[in-house]
Amino acid sequence: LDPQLWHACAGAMVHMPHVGASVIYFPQGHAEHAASLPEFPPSLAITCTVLCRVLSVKFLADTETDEVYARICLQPDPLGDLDPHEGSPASPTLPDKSASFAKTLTQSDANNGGGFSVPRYCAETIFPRLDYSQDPPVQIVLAKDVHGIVWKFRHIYRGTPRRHLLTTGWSNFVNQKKLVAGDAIVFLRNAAGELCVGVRRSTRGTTTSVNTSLWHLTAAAA
Amino acid sequence: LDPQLWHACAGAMVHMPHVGASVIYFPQGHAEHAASLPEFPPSLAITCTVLCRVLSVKFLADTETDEVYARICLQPDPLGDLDPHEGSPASPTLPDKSASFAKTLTQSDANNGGGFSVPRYCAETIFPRLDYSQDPPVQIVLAKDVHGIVWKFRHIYRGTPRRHLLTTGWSNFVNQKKLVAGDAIVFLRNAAGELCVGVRRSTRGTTTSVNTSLWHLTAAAA
DNA sequence: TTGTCGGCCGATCGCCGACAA
DNA sequence: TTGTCGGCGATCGGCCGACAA
Repeated sequence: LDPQLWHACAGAMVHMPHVGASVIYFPQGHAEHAASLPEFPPSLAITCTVLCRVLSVKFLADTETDEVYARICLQPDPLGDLDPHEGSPASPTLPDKSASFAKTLTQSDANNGGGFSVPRYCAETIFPRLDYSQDPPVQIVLAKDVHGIVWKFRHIYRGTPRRHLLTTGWSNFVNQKKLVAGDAIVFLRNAAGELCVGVRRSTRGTTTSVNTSLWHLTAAAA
Repeated sequence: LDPQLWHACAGAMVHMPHVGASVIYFPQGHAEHAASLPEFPPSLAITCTVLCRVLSVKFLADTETDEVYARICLQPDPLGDLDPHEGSPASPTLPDKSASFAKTLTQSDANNGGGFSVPRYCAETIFPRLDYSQDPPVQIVLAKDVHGIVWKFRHIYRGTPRRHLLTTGWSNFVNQKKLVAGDAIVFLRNAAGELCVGVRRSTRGTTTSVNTSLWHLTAAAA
């Protein structure tokens, strides 16, 4: 899974620590987000904090819903120096060569049988360049989703006044991804120049189960 | 689940022993049908046979596929007298007051958009009596499936020459049950006079997993 | 008696510009 | 610039009798 696509789907508010960074683990915050209460070892008070080092970060996406999540492996490290420039959420992200655009689906976008109104900025900066000498200008755009599956859309510039639309292929995408008004769609042109597409569902999917392995933690506590 | 509907779905070749009957348990046959090899206790050679008494028989149907199966509880009983009239597969079934009819779906039956050709015998002996004074004779028939869900069909007697057909409602049933040509449908009028409907899938579903509990067996071996 | 086919009619899908926010 | 609407043509679902196996 392309980390840039992952970040675009997760949204600008989400920052991930780098491998090797020192971070603070909050059991209570963890428990509040977990679907089922993690079984903390007795030696670990839920209200305490644990200084840790990041062993690995894996960017993943749910097979069913396309929702993105990360698996972060932590190693308790009481001696770690908490460098605010390294591990804090305010750390600057890597310079991102990719361009992305997110739009919340309107009723008309999600309506079965309708098309998708492409904001001009998205069409002009993310999509492949359209041949405006045609009348009307039209092209097929291909976009890879988080699973690497390629989706095909008819992109047309028409109407009075002129606007960009996705028509053929859009309805199928909405149905397959089970999108509804309020969900967001993300278009991204990655460093390789490929067009990618992701989804960001509205709060409905707040059942984001936080699956948890406390192996390192318990090993350290033993 | 109505035992009569269960038997109609299972087919005439399937006979079940009654509670209290003496039966012979074949571990090898059991193992050959099981999805995962049962963990037999060491004291039980796979090639041996065990004389047992039937403690209980439960008639069940898969929630997803409607495929019927039974859970039979056996108690090892070395002293049991194997009465051939009681426990053998050749034992006469109880006098069955219900009338049932099974038909393998043709291509035309399963074709999306088509109806279902009802064999005359089924329409005249299983379905509610049709009012032939109408032109054409038509009625709504309701049929309960193995889960107790009621399905609604339009039953009409038309065409030249006249034949019985299910039209409206049939397509929905085929799609919901994911039926294809070669699968069979079972109509049954039970002792209470209710019309029931079941399915019997063709060999595709041979993955019928045999879930197994060896509790009684191991308890007896201990 | 009943399986398959083509005809046909109505419902839905989905592309379109008009308009207004 | 873009969200929503009504129009409308193409497609599809599904009911029908004809015909033959």
